[in-house]
Amino acid sequence: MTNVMEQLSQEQLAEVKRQMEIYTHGVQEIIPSEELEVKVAKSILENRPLKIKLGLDPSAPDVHLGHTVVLNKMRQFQENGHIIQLLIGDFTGKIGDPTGKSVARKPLTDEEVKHNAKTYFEQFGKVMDMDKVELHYNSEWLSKLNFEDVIQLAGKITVARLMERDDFEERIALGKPISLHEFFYPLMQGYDSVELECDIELGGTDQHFNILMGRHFQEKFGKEKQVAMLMPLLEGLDGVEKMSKSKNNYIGIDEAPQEMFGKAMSIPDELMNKYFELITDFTPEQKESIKKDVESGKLHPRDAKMLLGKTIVRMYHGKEAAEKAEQHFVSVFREGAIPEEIPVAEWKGNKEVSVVDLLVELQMLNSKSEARRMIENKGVKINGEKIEDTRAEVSITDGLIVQVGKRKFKKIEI
RNA sequence: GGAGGGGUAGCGAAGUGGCUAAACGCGGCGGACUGUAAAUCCGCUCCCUCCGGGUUCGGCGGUUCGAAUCCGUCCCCCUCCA
Repeated sequence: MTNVMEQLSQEQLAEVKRQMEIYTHGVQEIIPSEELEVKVAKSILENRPLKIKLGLDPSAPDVHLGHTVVLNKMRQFQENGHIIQLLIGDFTGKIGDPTGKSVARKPLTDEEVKHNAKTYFEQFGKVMDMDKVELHYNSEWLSKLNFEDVIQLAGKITVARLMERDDFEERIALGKPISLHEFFYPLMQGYDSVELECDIELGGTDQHFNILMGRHFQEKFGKEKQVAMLMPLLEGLDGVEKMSKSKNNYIGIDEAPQEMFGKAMSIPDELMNKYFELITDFTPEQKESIKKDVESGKLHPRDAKMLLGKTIVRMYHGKEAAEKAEQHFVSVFREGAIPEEIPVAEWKGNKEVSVVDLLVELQMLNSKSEARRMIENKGVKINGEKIEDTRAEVSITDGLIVQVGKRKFKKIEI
């Protein structure tokens, strides 16, 4: 690559610079950092869009704000005319979990894979233009490899190299098991890049090793090497672990406005800046000024967080829903009011029931013991009145409002 | 092929004959307070119940007045050596 940059006109150079500024913003790591610019420059010079790969797990789609960190970056490329390659790892999904934790992952049926892919599509549509996206399934090529092919593929990488992966290294040190098939996971992901001939692969920093495998194998197969772009991982609501569905610390991209807002309010204060930084659509300047105002005491942390919640809801549900969600939050949680919209439950049982039975019957709690406990903990209200006695009875009337804790409400309809 | 370690509540982890429905930590839930579903503090966290019961410690069987704890057997997981 004898200096590509030299072949560019002034305007083209400016364009490279403009794109680079966008792409590099908010990225944790670009490997190797200087190659990205070359790729961008080439694409401009040759008027050829770059191919940007994003690998997806075909199991339960759980698109949440953590994913949007990467998705937003993808969109930026898309907006500049580059091609997004979404890769559904349907074949990989059948092989097993790379974390070594779950033993045998149930193979997904073709229908499940299709359905999940569709869900991804719908949800990603909130962030990017799905009409311009290329969709691939890695079973297209991986299922065609025979054993000989696989062995040859394995011959292109050393064990020492594989052992470099943090996860493997750690498990060896702890005397924990590593199944042989887990070694093939990075091989497969790397081979995907060979097939896709992608220029860039995006992912979270946890994908560091796997994405670099793509570079490795592309080179071995005589292809141009991809650039790895690693995005920071977003901690979940607990503020500690990476946001994920299994940890139940996530805000889903298609959750209800009220739910989104409330969850946003529950993140630790310390995490606010990171959320603003990674998942809102504010400009860098706006982000900076919010941060400063909170630090200087000009902006109350609570209000900053409210703004965050509102922004998140606005991005996925629109302005109106954002306003409503905020109002709901203020009235219900700050002022302790009963919300305007309450799920309605039809009641066809006895008119005179014990509160305990009522709670279980309405499926607000799972067992009678739990219901009793809840009453003892003073967490149950009926029509706003606290229930004190575990043996209390109520007469059911139309419109009766049952409340468990601060957040669970049900309105009875006869 | 050989030697050894282990399977306890959502998770992690104590407990090696009765005082153990089972310490402790995490998570979850409730309450108080507040600046919010932040932080902090307190309480709850197998099921049924008015007292009081009923089922739990990988599965099954046994010993015992009494077992998570002892015995037999089966299943599963892991480590090391070869």
